[in-house]
Amino acid sequence: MDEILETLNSKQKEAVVKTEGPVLILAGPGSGKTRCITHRLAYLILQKHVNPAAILSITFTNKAANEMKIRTIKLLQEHNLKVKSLPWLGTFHASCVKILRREGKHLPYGSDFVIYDSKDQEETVKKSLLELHLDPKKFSPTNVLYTISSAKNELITAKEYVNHAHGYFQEIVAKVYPKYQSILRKNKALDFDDLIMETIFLFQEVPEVLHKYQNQFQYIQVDEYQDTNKSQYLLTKLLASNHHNICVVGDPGQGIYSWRGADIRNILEFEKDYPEVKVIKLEQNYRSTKTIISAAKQILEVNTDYPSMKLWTENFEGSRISIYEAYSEKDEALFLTDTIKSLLNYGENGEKLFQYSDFAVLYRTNAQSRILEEVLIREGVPYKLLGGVKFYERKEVKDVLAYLKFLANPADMIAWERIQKLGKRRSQKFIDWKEKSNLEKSSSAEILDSILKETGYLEYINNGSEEGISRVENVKELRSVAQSFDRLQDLLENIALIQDEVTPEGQKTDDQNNNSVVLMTLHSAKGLEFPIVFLAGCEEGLLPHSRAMTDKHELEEERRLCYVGITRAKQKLYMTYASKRQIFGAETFGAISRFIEDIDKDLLSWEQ
DNA sequence: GGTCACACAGTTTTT
DNA sequence: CTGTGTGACC
Repeated sequence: MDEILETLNSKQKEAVVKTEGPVLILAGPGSGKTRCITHRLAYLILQKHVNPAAILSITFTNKAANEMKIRTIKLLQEHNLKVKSLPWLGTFHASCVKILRREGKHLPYGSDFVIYDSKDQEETVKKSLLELHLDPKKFSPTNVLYTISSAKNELITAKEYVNHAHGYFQEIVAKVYPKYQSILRKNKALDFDDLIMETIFLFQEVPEVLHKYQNQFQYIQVDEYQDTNKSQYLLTKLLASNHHNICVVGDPGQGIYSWRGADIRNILEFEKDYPEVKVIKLEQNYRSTKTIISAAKQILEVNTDYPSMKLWTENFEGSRISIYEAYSEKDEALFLTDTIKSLLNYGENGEKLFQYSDFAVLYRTNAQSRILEEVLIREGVPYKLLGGVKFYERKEVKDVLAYLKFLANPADMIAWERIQKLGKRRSQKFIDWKEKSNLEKSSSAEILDSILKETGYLEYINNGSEEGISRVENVKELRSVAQSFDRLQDLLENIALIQDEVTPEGQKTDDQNNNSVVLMTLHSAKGLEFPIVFLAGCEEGLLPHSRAMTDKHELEEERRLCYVGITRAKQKLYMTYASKRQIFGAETFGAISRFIEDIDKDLLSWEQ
C-alpha cells in the first residue's frame, strides 16, 4: 500500500502522510508541488479510506483544477481503485457557486442568479454612475470597479464602505457601490467577488449551513495560497475551524497577484493562525539546470520583504544564460526567431534536438506580442498565443451571449440594454420570436441558431471586411461551444466560470496545435515549464515595469515575476532587451534591466 | 437607424 | 500605434 509513496522524496512523503492537522507546504518552483498534492489526495482516499466527498481541494485556475483531476484519477486507477466519486476539486469561485446554488433557499435572490463577468460589471458601474448623475468620463468605471472589487475582497459591504472611504474619489465610490449592488440584485446577478463574499455571509448568518459544510469537508487543501485574498482566506478558515485539517501549498517567492488583492500575509502568517502547524519545505528543484536556479535565486534574494527559499538541484550545470542586446524590438524578435530556427535544425552535435513546442517566449505586457507575431509569421515559425484579448470579451461574442443571457434571466437589464444597442428592429424581432417559441424544448445550440436567423445578426456584423469575417468565425466558434451544453443554463454557467481557452480562428490542425512556439505573458506562464525559454523585453521600464518602479513592494513583485519567468526554463534561458522600443507609437530608449545586472557575470554569456 | 470620424486610453489577469 | 466607444450627421 505504501507504494503510493515510492516515487516521492522524503519531504514530499512527509507532506503526503501528514494528513491530520494544519500543514503548510512551502514549495519552490519545479519542486513537484502538483505531484505532492495529487499523491496526498490519493493517499487520503486509498490509505486513510477517506470518502472523496469529504475532501475539498481548491486551486486558482480551472486549468490547474483540471490537471489535478486528471492526475488524481490516473493515480487512483493505477492502484486499482474504482472511484465512485471524486473530491470537490475546483476554484474558489466554482466551489462557492456550487454551495450558493444548493443553499438558494437561504438567499434573497435564490438559486437562479447569473454571474457577471468583468465587462458586465463595468457596464453596471457605468449605469450606476449615470443614474447618480455622475460623469463616467470623470470617474472612470474601470477605476470605480477596481475600488469596489478591492472593498469586496476585504469583505467591506456597500453599506459599510462609506466608513472606509478616504478622499474624494473613494467618497464618490461610496455612493456608487450601493447603487451598483442594488442593480446587481435587481438583475439577479452576482459578480465574481460576490460569489465568495456571499458564501461567507451565508456561513456567518446561517450557522447550520456553515456546520453542514464544516462537517462535510473533513479535509481541505488550498493551492497557490500566496495568491489568496482576505475573503478567500476567511472562507477556508471558517471551513477548517473545527477540525483544522487544512493543508495549504504555496510559495511567497511566486506571489505575483497582489495587484488584484492577493495578500501575501495569508501564507506568511499561517503559522500564527494555527500554532500547531507542520511546515514542510520543498526546496529541491527537478526542473532546471544549476545555472538557471542560481540566477533565479540571485535575482530573488535582493528582496527583503520576506526570506526566500533555499532552492537547490541535482541537475546538470547547464549552459550559461544568454543575454542579447537588441537594437530594436524588431531586432529582438528576429534574434529569437533565428535562434529558434537554428536550434531546431542543429543541436550542439549537429543532430536535430528541439521542436517548436520546446520553446516559449515570455514577456511582461501583451502589447509586446504584436511584433513577435509579425516576425514569427514572416519567418514561417508556427506559434500559439496564449492570453491577449479574451474570446468571451469580444464584442460579437458578448452580443450573442446577451441574447442568451436575457432568455435565461429576463431580469438581466444589462443584457437587455446590450440587445437594444444592436438596433430596435432587431430587438423587436428577437422579442417576437421569444414570445412564440418554446425554449424549454430546445438545446442551447438550437436557440442560438434561431436567434441568429431571426435577428440577422451575422449579416449585421459581416460587412465583408476581414474584420467582419473573423467576427462571424467567432460567433461560429461560440456555437460549437454551445453544442457541448444542451441546457442553456449549463452553457452560461460554464462560460461565466470556466472561460476555457477558445481559439478564435477555429479548429487548427493537430500539428499546429501541438508543435508551435508558445507566446505568453509572465503572469500566465506560472505553473508551466519549457526546455528553452526566452525572456523578452528585459529593460528598465518594462521589466520592472515603469509603473512599479517607485514602490518598494511593487518592485519586489516585479522581481518575483522575473523569478517566475526564469524558473520556467528547464535547459536553456535567453534574456533579451532592446535599446530602442516603440511604446504607444513613441520611440523610447531603455536601459538593461536591473534584474540581469543582479546575476553573477560568470553565469552569463553575451550573444554577438 | 446606421455609419463614420474623432477622442482617448493604454501593466499584469482569473474568476 | 491601435482598439474601443461616443456623438454628430446623414
